[in-house]
Amino acid sequence: MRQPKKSATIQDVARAAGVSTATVSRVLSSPDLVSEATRKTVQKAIQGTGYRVNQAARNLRMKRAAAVLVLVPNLGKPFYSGILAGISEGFAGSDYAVLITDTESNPLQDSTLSEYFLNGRIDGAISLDGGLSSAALAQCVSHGVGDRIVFLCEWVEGEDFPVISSDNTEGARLAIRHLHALGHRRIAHVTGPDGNVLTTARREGMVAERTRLKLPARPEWVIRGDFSLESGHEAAARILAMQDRPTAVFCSADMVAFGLIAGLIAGGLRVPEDISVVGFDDIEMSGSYVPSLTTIRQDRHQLGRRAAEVLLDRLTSPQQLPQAEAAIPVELVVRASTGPVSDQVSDI
Amino acid sequence: MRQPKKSATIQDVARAAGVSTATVSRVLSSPDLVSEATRKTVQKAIQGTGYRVNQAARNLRMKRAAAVLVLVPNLGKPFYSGILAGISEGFAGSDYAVLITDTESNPLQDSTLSEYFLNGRIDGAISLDGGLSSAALAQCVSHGVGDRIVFLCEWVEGEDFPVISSDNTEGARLAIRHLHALGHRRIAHVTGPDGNVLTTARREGMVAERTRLKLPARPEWVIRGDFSLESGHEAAARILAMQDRPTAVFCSADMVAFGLIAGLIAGGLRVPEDISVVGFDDIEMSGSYVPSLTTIRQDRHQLGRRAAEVLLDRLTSPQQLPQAEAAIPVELVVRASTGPVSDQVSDI
DNA sequence: CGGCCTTTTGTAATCGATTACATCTCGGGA
DNA sequence: TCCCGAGATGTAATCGATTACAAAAGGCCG
Repeated sequence: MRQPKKSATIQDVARAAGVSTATVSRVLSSPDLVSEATRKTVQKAIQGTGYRVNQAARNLRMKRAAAVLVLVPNLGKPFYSGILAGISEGFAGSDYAVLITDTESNPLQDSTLSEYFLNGRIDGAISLDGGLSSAALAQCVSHGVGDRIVFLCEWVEGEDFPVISSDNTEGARLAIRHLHALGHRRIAHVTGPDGNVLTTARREGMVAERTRLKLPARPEWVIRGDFSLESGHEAAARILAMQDRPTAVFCSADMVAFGLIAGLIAGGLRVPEDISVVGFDDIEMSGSYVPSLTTIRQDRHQLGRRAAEVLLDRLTSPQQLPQAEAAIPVELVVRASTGPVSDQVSDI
Repeated sequence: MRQPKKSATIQDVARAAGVSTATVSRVLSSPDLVSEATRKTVQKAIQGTGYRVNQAARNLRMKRAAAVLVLVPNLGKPFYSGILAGISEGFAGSDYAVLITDTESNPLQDSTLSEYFLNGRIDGAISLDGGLSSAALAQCVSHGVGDRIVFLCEWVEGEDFPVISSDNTEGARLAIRHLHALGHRRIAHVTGPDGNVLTTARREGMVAERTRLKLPARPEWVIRGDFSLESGHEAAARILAMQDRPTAVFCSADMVAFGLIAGLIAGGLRVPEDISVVGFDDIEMSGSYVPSLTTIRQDRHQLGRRAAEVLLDRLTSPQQLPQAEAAIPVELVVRASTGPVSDQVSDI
């Protein structure tokens, strides 16, 4: 117990149990091939020697890495926490290790992702980053690992990898419908950054529902944001400066809503009395913000889990049918940042 | 290019270059042992065959994992993002892969950490979690991997692993000194959770400076928090209920400060006119919060980098002296949430 | 009782690198 | 001229598992 004895190998176990290494290996991976009696003996020997399987040896022989890589655009965004939790839960039963890399602080070169595959460091990847270059993806495909990549939340337009994502369009619709039900007709929208697939999806849902409900639209009510707190704050300044203010704002992310609310309050408006705000995501903070935020909940845990499952499927049964992935449902969470349109404002 | 050809091995390269595998291996790992001429030839052959070293084989032979594990208490806390970025930057030059696991969503069993080591999945670990069980650590030590664990930000009381952390005590002092300079004498403190090492360190600095400056102390001005937004919000309620309010509050974390400010504003107080608030951490959001937050900046990037370097050192030169780690300096960042004590309040 | 099938186990090749040791070459000093 | 050492390269063992194949043991049937 004192000195760190060299860790036991399968040979040691075999010797201790008086069987061959093959038998030990079988006890480990396909116990039903071994008779009850020997299995017991071997298991005892494993206990006795404190044997632990050496992953490197196993990986070499089995030509796998027993690891997957998760590409996260920015680990600091609280939005990703639940997702990552879901992912690791999804892989919990398996023997895959989960590598996480932040693509913002650690930008992937075009070849990096395929290097990971080629060096045998990973068997598959989940990308939360829709900004991967097509070149990088093409390289993976050409090396035959294209079917071990799945996208989560975001995706790359024009590529057809499996995508697990929320029903973004429906989420936007729910938000507008909720505001409409509260009597709002003049609704502004703080979007995501140009070119982002989520920006598009949410914008589409927003426009579709607005049209359906015959709500007025004005160019100035579309404010470009970038999912950040700052952009919400800037949006507040824009809105405060309008003579003809909207009575409600739909933000494409909760962080944006926080910045917006803080800015509006600093500008002398009350939320929701003077102006209602809806977010998107339902991150942890949203429930405890003041005022607590009405928002569209994405089931982040479920998203992560599902992505893990899909990748796991593809890793275990290679020639899978490209199953059509249904969008994960979203849900409207009504809290304190939205309220009925106030009389004086709606009468303007 | 069409069918994914089996990836080339070192054998293929050797054949293509007309040398032995030993020579190829040498070109890869110790190029100076090989003559200029052959080196060129081999490099050409590597290019030609598209050879990639197989990590599993290398790991098996070299008895290493080429990976480290980072234990994060809660990946969702924005505080950790910069730290993780620093860590991965610190490992960027090396060939170590960085595994990240969330100890909250994925609780480590007592044996899990040592399992990682014993299975040869990791060569070292960085723990941001001061809540690791002594049992888990003892197991690692008894298996001889105790010297490949470093703590970052938090640590476990009574264990002596290397610790990289900010100068928490000094940070607290700076905060109090700043408030004192603005004329505040009645200063409350929202602490972290009981038993947390950071709670203690910051509390100590706070008390030390308060004593030095001969500021009054009251039991009710110490409010127990837990580094969360909610706890800040609860603290606001407590403060609002006091007849004898402090004029400033020092929060042990920025998130707490956000919750506190929101609560105070909702309760009708103005920040900083009626009450000043100082945070701790300087997370991204702090600069853009409204009001922007005066806080103690921890150099998160530097913290991560340093931890990576220390671990890397220990991994490369096994018998290192246990170098005394200096605390990483902190810095007071003055923004809009603190201001001079107002006349009417200070005159009460 | 011999042949055949099933169940259980063992033998040894294999995965793809690294590296200790052996070998060879060549130049310089005695 | 011969020997020695330095430098360059090759040979083959090794890391620790998995698994194809072979072999042995036992059961069953005609």
